[in-house]
Amino acid sequence: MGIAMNIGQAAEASGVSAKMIRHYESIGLVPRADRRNSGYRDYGPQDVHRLGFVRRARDLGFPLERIRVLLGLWGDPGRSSAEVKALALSHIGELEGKARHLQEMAGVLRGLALSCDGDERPDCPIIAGLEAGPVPPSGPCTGRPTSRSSSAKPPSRRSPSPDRR
Amino acid sequence: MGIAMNIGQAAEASGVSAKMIRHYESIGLVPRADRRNSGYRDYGPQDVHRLGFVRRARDLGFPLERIRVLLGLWGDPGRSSAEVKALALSHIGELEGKARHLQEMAGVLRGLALSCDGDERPDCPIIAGLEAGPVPPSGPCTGRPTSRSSSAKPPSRRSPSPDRR
DNA sequence: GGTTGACCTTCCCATGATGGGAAGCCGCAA
DNA sequence: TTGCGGCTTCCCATCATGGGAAGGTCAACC
Repeated sequence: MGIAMNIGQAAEASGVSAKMIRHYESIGLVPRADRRNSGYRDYGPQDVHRLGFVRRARDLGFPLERIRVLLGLWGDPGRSSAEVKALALSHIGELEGKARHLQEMAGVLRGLALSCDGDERPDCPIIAGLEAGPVPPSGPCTGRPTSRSSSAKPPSRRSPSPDRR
Repeated sequence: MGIAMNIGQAAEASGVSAKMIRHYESIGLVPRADRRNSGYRDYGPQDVHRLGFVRRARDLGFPLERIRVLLGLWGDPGRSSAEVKALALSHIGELEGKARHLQEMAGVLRGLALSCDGDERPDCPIIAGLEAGPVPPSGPCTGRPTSRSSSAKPPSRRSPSPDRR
Protein backbone atom coordinates (compact mmCIF):
# COMPACT_ATOMS: atom_id res chain seq x y z
CA MET A 1 0.00 0.00 0.00
CA GLY A 2 2.96 2.23 0.24
CA ILE A 3 3.49 2.99 -3.35
CA ALA A 4 0.20 3.22 -5.12
CA MET A 5 -3.08 4.29 -3.67
CA ASN A 6 -6.56 5.09 -4.71
CA ILE A 7 -7.92 8.51 -4.03
CA GLY A 8 -9.81 7.09 -1.07
CA GLN A 9 -6.65 5.66 0.44
CA ALA A 10 -4.79 8.86 -0.22
CA ALA A 11 -7.63 10.72 1.44
CA GLU A 12 -7.45 8.60 4.53
CA ALA A 13 -3.68 8.78 4.64
CA SER A 14 -3.55 12.54 4.19
CA GLY A 15 -6.64 13.60 6.06
CA VAL A 16 -7.98 15.42 3.03
CA SER A 17 -11.31 14.17 1.72
CA ALA A 18 -11.41 12.62 -1.74
CA LYS A 19 -13.81 15.35 -2.73
CA MET A 20 -11.35 17.99 -1.73
CA ILE A 21 -8.41 16.25 -3.36
CA ARG A 22 -10.24 16.35 -6.67
CA HIS A 23 -11.14 19.95 -6.05
CA TYR A 24 -7.57 20.93 -5.24
CA GLU A 25 -6.48 19.24 -8.42
CA SER A 26 -9.14 21.02 -10.42
CA ILE A 27 -7.98 24.44 -9.24
CA GLY A 28 -4.36 23.54 -9.74
CA LEU A 29 -3.40 23.64 -6.09
CA VAL A 30 -1.85 20.21 -6.46
CA PRO A 31 -0.61 18.71 -9.72
CA ARG A 32 -2.83 16.43 -11.75
CA ALA A 33 -2.56 12.92 -10.40
CA ASP A 34 -1.40 10.02 -12.52
CA ARG A 35 -4.17 7.83 -13.85
CA ARG A 36 -4.42 4.10 -14.19
CA ASN A 37 -5.82 2.56 -17.32
CA SER A 38 -9.17 2.50 -15.65
CA GLY A 39 -9.13 6.23 -15.19
CA TYR A 40 -8.61 5.94 -11.46
CA ARG A 41 -6.26 8.47 -9.94
CA ASP A 42 -3.08 7.03 -8.52
CA TYR A 43 -1.20 8.51 -5.61
CA GLY A 44 2.26 7.93 -4.29
CA PRO A 45 3.89 8.88 -1.01
CA GLN A 46 5.01 12.22 -2.42
CA ASP A 47 1.47 13.12 -3.29
CA VAL A 48 0.18 12.10 0.08
CA HIS A 49 2.92 14.11 1.72
CA ARG A 50 1.91 17.17 -0.23
CA LEU A 51 -1.74 16.65 0.62
CA GLY A 52 -0.81 16.42 4.26
CA PHE A 53 1.00 19.72 3.95
CA VAL A 54 -2.10 21.28 2.49
CA ARG A 55 -4.30 19.86 5.21
CA ARG A 56 -2.10 21.15 7.98
CA ALA A 57 -1.96 24.57 6.41
CA ARG A 58 -5.77 24.55 6.19
CA ASP A 59 -5.96 23.46 9.81
CA LEU A 60 -4.01 26.58 10.64
CA GLY A 61 -6.57 28.64 8.79
CA PHE A 62 -4.57 29.50 5.69
CA PRO A 63 -6.78 30.22 2.70
CA LEU A 64 -6.09 28.13 -0.36
CA GLU A 65 -4.47 30.95 -2.27
CA ARG A 66 -1.95 31.40 0.48
CA ILE A 67 -1.38 27.69 0.61
CA ARG A 68 -0.57 27.87 -3.05
CA VAL A 69 2.20 30.29 -2.17
CA LEU A 70 3.33 28.14 0.74
CA LEU A 71 3.58 25.13 -1.51
CA GLY A 72 5.69 27.17 -3.86
CA LEU A 73 8.01 28.19 -1.07
CA TRP A 74 8.11 24.64 0.23
CA GLY A 75 9.43 23.41 -3.06
CA ASP A 76 11.75 26.30 -3.64
CA PRO A 77 15.26 25.56 -2.38
CA GLY A 78 16.12 29.20 -2.88
CA ARG A 79 13.43 30.49 -0.55
CA SER A 80 14.30 32.62 2.40
CA SER A 81 12.74 31.81 5.72
CA ALA A 82 11.97 35.51 5.93
CA GLU A 83 9.40 35.12 3.17
CA VAL A 84 7.73 32.28 4.99
CA LYS A 85 7.79 34.08 8.26
CA ALA A 86 6.28 37.20 6.74
CA LEU A 87 3.48 35.16 5.28
CA ALA A 88 2.87 33.50 8.62
CA LEU A 89 2.95 36.72 10.57
CA SER A 90 0.53 38.34 8.22
CA HIS A 91 -1.78 35.39 8.60
CA ILE A 92 -1.47 35.50 12.36
CA GLY A 93 -2.56 39.10 12.18
CA GLU A 94 -5.63 38.19 10.22
CA LEU A 95 -6.54 35.37 12.56
CA GLU A 96 -6.19 37.57 15.59
CA GLY A 97 -8.16 40.33 13.94
CA LYS A 98 -11.02 37.98 13.27
CA ALA A 99 -10.82 36.57 16.77
CA ARG A 100 -10.94 40.06 18.21
CA HIS A 101 -13.92 40.91 16.08
CA LEU A 102 -15.81 37.86 17.28
CA GLN A 103 -14.98 38.58 20.87
CA GLU A 104 -16.09 42.14 20.47
CA MET A 105 -19.46 40.97 19.26
CA ALA A 106 -19.68 38.43 22.05
CA GLY A 107 -18.76 41.12 24.55
CA VAL A 108 -21.49 43.48 23.43
CA LEU A 109 -24.00 40.69 23.49
CA ARG A 110 -22.83 39.56 26.89
CA GLY A 111 -23.40 43.06 28.16
CA LEU A 112 -26.94 43.01 26.89
CA ALA A 113 -27.60 39.53 28.19
CA LEU A 114 -26.28 40.45 31.61
CA SER A 115 -29.03 42.96 32.09
CA CYS A 116 -31.68 40.61 30.82
CA ASP A 117 -33.65 38.91 33.51
CA GLY A 118 -34.43 35.90 31.45
CA ASP A 119 -37.81 35.31 32.95
CA GLU A 120 -41.22 34.78 31.44
CA ARG A 121 -41.93 38.46 30.85
CA PRO A 122 -41.33 40.05 27.47
CA ASP A 123 -39.17 42.97 28.63
CA CYS A 124 -35.75 42.38 27.24
CA PRO A 125 -32.77 44.67 26.95
CA ILE A 126 -31.40 42.44 24.25
CA ILE A 127 -34.35 43.08 22.00
CA ALA A 128 -34.23 46.73 23.02
CA GLY A 129 -30.57 46.94 22.11
CA LEU A 130 -31.21 45.48 18.70
CA GLU A 131 -34.08 47.83 18.23
CA ALA A 132 -32.37 50.96 19.34
CA GLY A 133 -28.87 50.55 18.17
CA PRO A 134 -25.60 49.38 19.53
CA VAL A 135 -24.92 51.19 22.75
CA PRO A 136 -21.92 53.30 21.87
CA PRO A 137 -19.61 53.11 24.88
CA SER A 138 -20.55 55.98 27.17
CA GLY A 139 -23.07 57.59 24.92
CA PRO A 140 -24.74 60.72 26.19
CA CYS A 141 -28.37 59.85 26.72
CA THR A 142 -28.27 56.15 26.30
CA GLY A 143 -30.81 55.10 28.78
CA ARG A 144 -30.67 51.61 27.50
CA PRO A 145 -28.66 49.02 29.26
CA THR A 146 -28.51 49.78 32.91
CA SER A 147 -32.06 50.88 33.24
CA ARG A 148 -33.48 48.40 35.67
CA SER A 149 -31.75 45.68 37.44
CA SER A 150 -34.03 43.55 39.51
CA SER A 151 -36.78 45.56 41.03
CA ALA A 152 -40.30 46.63 40.36
CA LYS A 153 -41.41 45.39 37.07
CA PRO A 154 -45.04 45.66 36.27
CA PRO A 155 -46.33 43.20 33.70
CA SER A 156 -45.05 45.17 30.79
CA ARG A 157 -46.37 45.45 27.29
CA ARG A 158 -44.84 44.80 23.97
CA SER A 159 -42.38 46.55 21.86
CA PRO A 160 -43.18 48.50 18.71
CA SER A 161 -44.03 45.29 16.97
CA PRO A 162 -43.22 45.16 13.32
CA ASP A 163 -46.31 44.92 11.25
CA ARG A 164 -47.44 47.27 8.49
CA ARG A 165 -49.14 45.72 5.50
CA MET B 1 -39.68 61.93 2.35
CA GLY B 2 -40.01 60.83 5.88
CA ILE B 3 -42.89 58.58 5.16
CA ALA B 4 -42.14 57.08 1.78
CA MET B 5 -38.73 56.13 0.57
CA ASN B 6 -37.04 54.41 -2.27
CA ILE B 7 -35.03 51.34 -1.60
CA GLY B 8 -31.89 53.45 -1.86
CA GLN B 9 -33.10 55.85 0.79
CA ALA B 10 -34.23 53.02 3.00
CA ALA B 11 -30.81 51.49 2.53
CA GLU B 12 -29.05 54.63 3.60
CA ALA B 13 -31.39 55.14 6.52
CA SER B 14 -31.12 51.59 7.79
CA GLY B 15 -27.54 50.81 6.96
CA VAL B 16 -28.54 47.77 4.93
CA SER B 17 -27.53 47.83 1.28
CA ALA B 18 -30.27 47.89 -1.32
CA LYS B 19 -28.93 44.64 -2.62
CA MET B 20 -29.34 43.04 0.76
CA ILE B 21 -32.78 44.51 1.34
CA ARG B 22 -33.96 42.83 -1.85
CA HIS B 23 -32.27 39.64 -0.79
CA TYR B 24 -33.85 39.67 2.66
CA GLU B 25 -37.19 40.18 1.01
CA SER B 26 -36.60 37.33 -1.39
CA ILE B 27 -35.87 34.88 1.38
CA GLY B 28 -38.79 36.13 3.43
CA LEU B 29 -36.74 37.59 6.24
CA VAL B 30 -38.64 40.84 5.89
CA PRO B 31 -42.12 41.16 4.40
CA ARG B 32 -42.55 42.08 0.76
CA ALA B 33 -42.38 45.84 0.43
CA ASP B 34 -45.23 47.85 -0.97
CA ARG B 35 -44.82 48.85 -4.57
CA ARG B 36 -45.60 52.06 -6.35
CA ASN B 37 -47.29 52.00 -9.71
CA SER B 38 -43.88 52.13 -11.28
CA GLY B 39 -42.88 48.95 -9.58
CA TYR B 40 -40.51 50.74 -7.23
CA ARG B 41 -40.48 49.43 -3.70
CA ASP B 42 -41.78 51.82 -1.10
CA TYR B 43 -40.57 51.90 2.48
CA GLY B 44 -42.00 53.52 5.57
CA PRO B 45 -40.45 54.20 8.98
CA GLN B 46 -41.57 50.84 10.30
CA ASP B 47 -39.77 49.08 7.52
CA VAL B 48 -36.64 51.07 8.08
CA HIS B 49 -36.86 50.32 11.76
CA ARG B 50 -37.09 46.63 11.07
CA LEU B 51 -34.18 46.78 8.67
CA GLY B 52 -32.15 48.54 11.32
CA PHE B 53 -32.96 45.72 13.70
CA VAL B 54 -31.74 43.22 11.17
CA ARG B 55 -28.56 45.16 10.56
CA ARG B 56 -27.71 45.40 14.23
CA ALA B 57 -28.36 41.73 14.70
CA ARG B 58 -26.04 41.03 11.78
CA ASP B 59 -23.45 43.35 13.29
CA LEU B 60 -23.55 41.12 16.34
CA GLY B 61 -22.88 38.14 14.16
CA PHE B 62 -26.30 36.53 14.21
CA PRO B 63 -26.90 34.37 11.16
CA LEU B 64 -29.99 35.25 9.16
CA GLU B 65 -31.95 32.23 10.32
CA ARG B 66 -31.50 33.27 13.89
CA ILE B 67 -32.44 36.81 13.01
CA ARG B 68 -35.63 35.41 11.62
CA VAL B 69 -36.37 34.01 15.04
CA LEU B 70 -35.35 37.24 16.72
CA LEU B 71 -37.72 39.19 14.51
CA GLY B 72 -40.46 36.80 15.49
CA LEU B 73 -39.74 37.32 19.15
CA TRP B 74 -39.53 41.04 18.65
CA GLY B 75 -43.04 41.14 17.29
CA ASP B 76 -44.44 38.66 19.75
CA PRO B 77 -45.99 40.37 22.77
CA GLY B 78 -46.22 37.03 24.50
CA ARG B 79 -42.51 36.30 24.28
CA SER B 80 -40.50 35.63 27.37
CA SER B 81 -37.19 37.36 27.81
CA ALA B 82 -35.85 33.93 28.71
CA GLU B 83 -36.29 32.83 25.11
CA VAL B 84 -34.39 35.82 23.88
CA LYS B 85 -31.68 35.40 26.45
CA ALA B 86 -31.26 31.73 25.63
CA LEU B 87 -30.87 32.59 21.98
CA ALA B 88 -28.33 35.25 22.83
CA LEU B 89 -26.35 33.04 25.18
CA SER B 90 -26.21 30.26 22.66
CA HIS B 91 -24.96 32.71 20.08
CA ILE B 92 -22.38 34.07 22.49
CA GLY B 93 -21.18 30.53 22.93
CA GLU B 94 -20.75 30.10 19.23
CA LEU B 95 -18.93 33.38 18.84
CA GLU B 96 -16.56 32.54 21.64
CA GLY B 97 -16.00 29.08 20.28
CA LYS B 98 -15.02 30.47 16.93
CA ALA B 99 -12.83 33.08 18.53
CA ARG B 100 -11.09 30.44 20.58
CA HIS B 101 -10.53 28.35 17.49
CA LEU B 102 -8.96 31.26 15.65
CA GLN B 103 -6.73 32.08 18.57
CA GLU B 104 -5.67 28.49 18.86
CA MET B 105 -4.56 28.52 15.26
CA ALA B 106 -2.82 31.82 15.73
CA GLY B 107 -1.11 30.45 18.81
CA VAL B 108 0.28 27.41 17.05
CA LEU B 109 1.48 29.54 14.21
CA ARG B 110 3.03 32.04 16.58
CA GLY B 111 4.93 29.22 18.16
CA LEU B 112 6.31 28.16 14.83
CA ALA B 113 7.09 31.71 13.80
CA LEU B 114 8.92 32.33 17.04
CA SER B 115 11.49 29.73 16.24
CA CYS B 116 11.91 30.93 12.69
CA ASP B 117 14.93 33.10 12.12
CA GLY B 118 13.40 34.97 9.27
CA ASP B 119 16.61 35.47 7.43
CA GLU B 120 17.66 34.77 3.87
CA ARG B 121 18.29 31.07 4.41
CA PRO B 122 15.70 28.48 3.49
CA ASP B 123 15.62 26.60 6.78
CA CYS B 124 12.27 27.27 8.30
CA PRO B 125 10.47 25.60 11.19
CA ILE B 126 7.19 26.90 9.85
CA ILE B 127 7.58 24.95 6.64
CA ALA B 128 8.87 22.03 8.67
CA GLY B 129 5.84 22.17 10.91
CA LEU B 130 3.49 22.12 7.96
CA GLU B 131 5.43 19.29 6.46
CA ALA B 132 5.66 17.14 9.50
CA GLY B 133 2.44 17.72 11.27
CA PRO B 134 1.14 19.91 14.03
CA VAL B 135 3.98 20.13 16.45
CA PRO B 136 2.80 18.73 19.73
CA PRO B 137 4.94 20.75 22.10
CA SER B 138 8.31 19.05 22.18
CA GLY B 139 7.47 15.90 20.35
CA PRO B 140 10.39 13.59 19.67
CA CYS B 141 10.28 12.28 16.14
CA THR B 142 6.66 12.68 15.34
CA GLY B 143 5.70 10.08 12.86
CA ARG B 144 1.99 10.41 12.36
CA PRO B 145 0.54 11.64 15.61
CA THR B 146 -2.97 12.75 14.87
CA SER B 147 -4.44 10.51 12.28
CA ARG B 148 -7.85 12.07 11.96
CA SER B 149 -10.64 10.64 9.94
CA SER B 150 -9.26 7.21 10.20
CA SER B 151 -11.61 5.94 12.83
CA ALA B 152 -14.87 4.11 12.93
CA LYS B 153 -14.64 2.50 9.60
CA PRO B 154 -14.70 -1.13 8.69
CA PRO B 155 -11.39 -1.93 7.10
CA SER B 156 -11.63 -1.75 3.40
CA ARG B 157 -10.75 -4.97 1.74
CA ARG B 158 -9.43 -3.51 -1.42
CA SER B 159 -5.75 -3.82 -1.98
CA PRO B 160 -3.55 -1.37 -3.82
CA SER B 161 -4.02 -3.38 -6.95
CA PRO B 162 -1.18 -3.10 -9.40
CA ASP B 163 -2.55 -1.85 -12.63
CA ARG B 164 -0.68 1.30 -13.43
CA ARG B 165 -0.52 2.20 -16.99
C1' DG C 1 -18.96 -17.17 -15.19
C1' DG C 2 -21.99 -14.15 -12.79
C1' DT C 3 -23.30 -11.34 -8.93
C1' DT C 4 -22.45 -8.16 -5.40
C1' DG C 5 -21.03 -4.07 -3.38
C1' DA C 6 -17.56 -0.91 -2.40
C1' DC C 7 -15.06 2.08 -4.86
C1' DC C 8 -14.02 5.23 -8.60
C1' DT C 9 -15.30 8.79 -12.43
C1' DT C 10 -17.58 13.35 -13.90
C1' DC C 11 -21.05 16.82 -13.38
C1' DC C 12 -24.39 19.64 -11.05
C1' DC C 13 -26.16 21.82 -6.99
C1' DA C 14 -26.13 23.80 -2.16
C1' DT C 15 -24.35 26.21 1.64
C1' DG C 16 -24.09 31.88 3.90
C1' DA C 17 -23.86 36.56 3.18
C1' DT C 18 -22.59 39.65 0.13
C1' DG C 19 -21.38 41.97 -4.08
C1' DG C 20 -20.79 42.93 -9.25
C1' DG C 21 -22.79 43.70 -13.39
C1' DA C 22 -26.03 43.55 -17.50
C1' DA C 23 -30.32 44.85 -19.76
C1' DG C 24 -34.07 47.54 -19.48
C1' DC C 25 -37.64 50.68 -17.25
C1' DC C 26 -38.70 55.05 -14.40
C1' DG C 27 -38.39 59.84 -12.71
C1' DC C 28 -36.90 64.27 -12.41
C1' DA C 29 -34.56 68.29 -14.10
C1' DA C 30 -32.71 71.26 -17.71
C1' DT D 1 -36.77 65.83 -25.25
C1' DT D 2 -32.75 64.48 -23.74
C1' DG D 3 -29.96 62.86 -20.11
C1' DC D 4 -28.64 60.85 -16.03
C1' DG D 5 -29.20 58.40 -12.03
C1' DG D 6 -32.00 55.26 -9.56
C1' DC D 7 -34.89 51.38 -9.85
C1' DT D 8 -36.23 46.53 -11.63
C1' DT D 9 -34.96 41.48 -12.37
C1' DC D 10 -31.66 37.95 -13.31
C1' DC D 11 -27.27 35.71 -13.41
C1' DC D 12 -22.69 35.00 -11.71
C1' DA D 13 -18.79 35.06 -8.19
C1' DT D 14 -16.94 34.55 -3.83
C1' DC D 15 -14.66 30.50 -0.20
C1' DA D 16 -14.26 25.76 1.19
C1' DT D 17 -16.85 22.03 1.54
C1' DG D 18 -20.24 18.46 0.91
C1' DG D 19 -24.29 15.83 -1.20
C1' DG D 20 -25.90 13.20 -4.67
C1' DA D 21 -26.86 11.25 -9.38
C1' DA D 22 -25.47 8.43 -13.32
C1' DG D 23 -22.37 5.30 -14.78
C1' DG D 24 -17.77 2.66 -15.00
C1' DT D 25 -14.25 -0.45 -12.30
C1' DC D 26 -12.48 -3.77 -9.25
C1' DA D 27 -12.00 -7.54 -6.21
C1' DA D 28 -14.16 -11.11 -3.78
C1' DC D 29 -17.33 -14.71 -3.31
C1' DC D 30 -20.61 -18.47 -4.97
